[in-house]
Amino acid sequence: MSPSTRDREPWRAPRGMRDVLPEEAPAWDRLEGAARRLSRSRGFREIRPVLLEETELFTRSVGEVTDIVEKEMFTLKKGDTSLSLRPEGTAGIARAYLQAGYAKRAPVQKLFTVGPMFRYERPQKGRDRMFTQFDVEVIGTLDPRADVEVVHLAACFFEDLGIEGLEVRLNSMGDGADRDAYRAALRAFLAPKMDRHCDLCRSRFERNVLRVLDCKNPDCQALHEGAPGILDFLSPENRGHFEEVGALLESLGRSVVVDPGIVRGLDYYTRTVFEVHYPALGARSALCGGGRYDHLVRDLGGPDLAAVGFAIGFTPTLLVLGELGLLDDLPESVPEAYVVAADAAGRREALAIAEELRSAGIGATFDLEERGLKAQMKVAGKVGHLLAVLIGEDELARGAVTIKDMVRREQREVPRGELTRAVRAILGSAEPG
RNA sequence: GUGAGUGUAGCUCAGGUGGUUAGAGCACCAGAUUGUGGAUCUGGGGGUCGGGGGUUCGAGUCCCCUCACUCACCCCA
Repeated sequence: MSPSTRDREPWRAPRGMRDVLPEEAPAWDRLEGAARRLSRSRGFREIRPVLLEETELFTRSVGEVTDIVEKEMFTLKKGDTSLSLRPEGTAGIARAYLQAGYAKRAPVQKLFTVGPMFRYERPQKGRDRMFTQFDVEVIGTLDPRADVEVVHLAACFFEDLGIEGLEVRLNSMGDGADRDAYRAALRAFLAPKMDRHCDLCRSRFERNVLRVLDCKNPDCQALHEGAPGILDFLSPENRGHFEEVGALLESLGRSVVVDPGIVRGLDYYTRTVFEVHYPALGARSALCGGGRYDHLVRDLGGPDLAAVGFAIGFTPTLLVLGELGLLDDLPESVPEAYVVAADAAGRREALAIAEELRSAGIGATFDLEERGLKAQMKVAGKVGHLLAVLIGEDELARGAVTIKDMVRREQREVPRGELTRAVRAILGSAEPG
């Protein structure tokens, strides 16, 4: 027998997952609104891929030896099928793109999506197991202007939210031969001195050589002196592409910092990689990461189409906005009118009055607890309704309603037939334009 | 996965060396003002002191276990 409900501890959301409560919804609205508005105004189309994919889609695209695939996916098994909640957005979008046939009928697509991703990992500051991302992808072109569209959009998103002093860091990982050549060169450079590096470096040396250079340990840093730089290995073509992206961004007034240290962790990245930082945050200042994945579509069984994109996590973004005080004064949306019932007779009529206002396109609600007149007025004022419509025996007897302007604290009685007109008059004067 | 910290009312927190019915502020409800809001005053409701076990005459307080949260590492989509 399972324990009764009384015996267990209160239900709570699964570890690392949090509810967005009504009080927090305005902030989320703001982020989602900015993401959609800025994307659409640039010709990006919204796509909403399924949240579950066949597990193998992620192992193929992200790389089988990464932690992501090895232990950080929420996987559901049922019969012969193994499905996983998406740990990132790109693979699903590329899959949907192929499935929809865009590769043949309209290969160049500018796409975006906003939605939840899932990662089974130890929760930490700014890192939840269910988190929301704003994902942007341009699939089907290697045009440097596509890179610029993507990078610039990421930066504009943060600026639209009011974050200033951003730093766009740019790098190229090359592609194919030059990428391989660089890895080999770096490996050759580091190999003789690996015994003097820290454990972390040795681990990275095996896993992902490029990340060895990320080590913060001063001793290791010293050993990195003279290490080969990726930019010196780029083919003329890739070098030209990288420089063109930078030049075009500068031409838009978007200054960039070339940072050879930027190494995205996933296997599928090629050529352009970038991060948008808010340096004031210090060690963990990256708000956005992205880059090219020019062979992902091919690896998923489609044609060899180039693509570039980014992901912005809402959690770190909200953290920054909160610290900057940019989330204060974000009011919840409330209906304009609050219908206040003075007595039992008024309570019956409140419903009809609210509905009449709603029919006229005016938001209206009322108390559901048979609370006193004073308590209802208090709610109306506190919640932020612009006006109260008071109804009770007196008004009913006279075929009238009392309308109170909550902002000006003035009220007057009008014939019931004048209700919407009088309400509109108050709303019109309260919100000029 | 590793390490550390914290768990007392819806929220933020008090509760020296264990000692009777566990407190405050905010929030909430009601009244003062028998039909009217953000102030004030008065009163009120609300707590498995994370959970379990142990020590003790007695545990919010000490010990063990466990769970949750937080922070860092790892990893980074």
